[in-house]
Amino acid sequence: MENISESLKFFLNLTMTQALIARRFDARLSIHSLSLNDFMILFHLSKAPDEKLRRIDLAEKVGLSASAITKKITPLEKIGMVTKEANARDARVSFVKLAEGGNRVLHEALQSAEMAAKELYPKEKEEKLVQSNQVLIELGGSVQ
Amino acid sequence: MENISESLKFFLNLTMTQALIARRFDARLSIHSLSLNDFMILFHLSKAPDEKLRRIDLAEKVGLSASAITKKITPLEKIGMVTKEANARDARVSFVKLAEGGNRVLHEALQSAEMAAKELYPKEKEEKLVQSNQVLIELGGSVQ
DNA sequence: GAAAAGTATTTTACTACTCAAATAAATTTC
DNA sequence: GAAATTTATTTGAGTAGTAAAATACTTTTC
Repeated sequence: MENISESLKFFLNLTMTQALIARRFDARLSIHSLSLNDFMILFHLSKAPDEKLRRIDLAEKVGLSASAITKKITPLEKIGMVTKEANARDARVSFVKLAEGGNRVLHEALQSAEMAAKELYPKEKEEKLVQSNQVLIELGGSVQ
Repeated sequence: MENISESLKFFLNLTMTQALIARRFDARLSIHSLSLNDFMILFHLSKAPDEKLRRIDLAEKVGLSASAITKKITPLEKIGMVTKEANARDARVSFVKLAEGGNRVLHEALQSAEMAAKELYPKEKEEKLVQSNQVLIELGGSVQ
C-alpha cells in the first residue's frame, strides 16, 4: 500500500469521526423528535439575519441539496417550526423563517446537543479543539 | 441566542465541512463508478490484516449500519471488487476480503482522491492539518 | 424589448440508507 | 447440558436523500 497524503488522511478521518459523532448527537436529539439535519436547519436559521434564509443558502449551510430542503421544510412548517416568507424583490425566492415553535424547540434541543458535546473531548485539552475548529472554518465551516 | 460551547461549535463545523468536502470527493470518484462509501470500504479492507474484515467491523469503520454493508457487498462481489470468506471458528461471521479487481480499482481511485485532497488546503499550512488529524484520531478516526 | 441565458424552487423517479424483526450460531447461566 | 442470553448477519418495510427535468421567474445580450 503506497503512502497517502496528510490531506487525504485528514479527509478520511474527518468522515469517520463525523459519522461516529453524528450518531451520538442523533440519539440525543431524537427525544425532541428532531433529526440532526432538522436541528442544523433550525440552528442555521437562528443564526441568520432576521432568522431567515433562502432555500439554496440553507441547503449549502446544512450540506443538503435544494430539493432535500424543499421536502424537509413542508412538514417542519406544519408543526410550527418554520414559516415561509415571500421575497418582494424576487418572486423566485421563498425565504424559510424560524417560527416561535422552532425557536423554543431549538433551545431545548441545544441543551441535549451540549450534553452530547460535553462527552466529546476532555475539557483540559479544549485548546486543541479550538485550533482544529479554526482549520474547519478555513475549510468551509461557518459556526463562529 | 445563548453562547454555545467550543465542543458543539467543533461538531457543527465538522459536519458542515465533511458534507462540503465529501461532495468534491464523490464527484472525483464517480469516474471510477465508485461512491465515496464504496471507496471507504475498499480502503479500509486494504488496510486490514490479510485485507479482510468482519461486516460489523467494516460497518463501524465506514460509518454505516451492518445492514447497509450487507446490501452494498453483494453488488461489489458481483463485479469482482471483494470476495466473501467464511470463518472456520465462528460460523456466524462472514469476512469481506479485498479481491484483485478491488485492489486495482482502489489504486486508481486513490489517485483521484489525492487530486481532490491536494485542492483541500494550502500546502504551506499542512502542519495545521497534521495537528487537526491528531484530534480526529483521538475522536475515533483510524487512518494513520 | 424580444430572445437567450441564468437562477430559485419543485417535482419525479430512483437509490441508499435506517431501524426493527428474523435467523442462525455461539456463549453463559444454572 | 438444556434454557436463556448474546452476537453476527440478513431481510423487510419505511424514510431521507440524490440528480435531473420541469416550472417560473429574472437578468443579460444584442
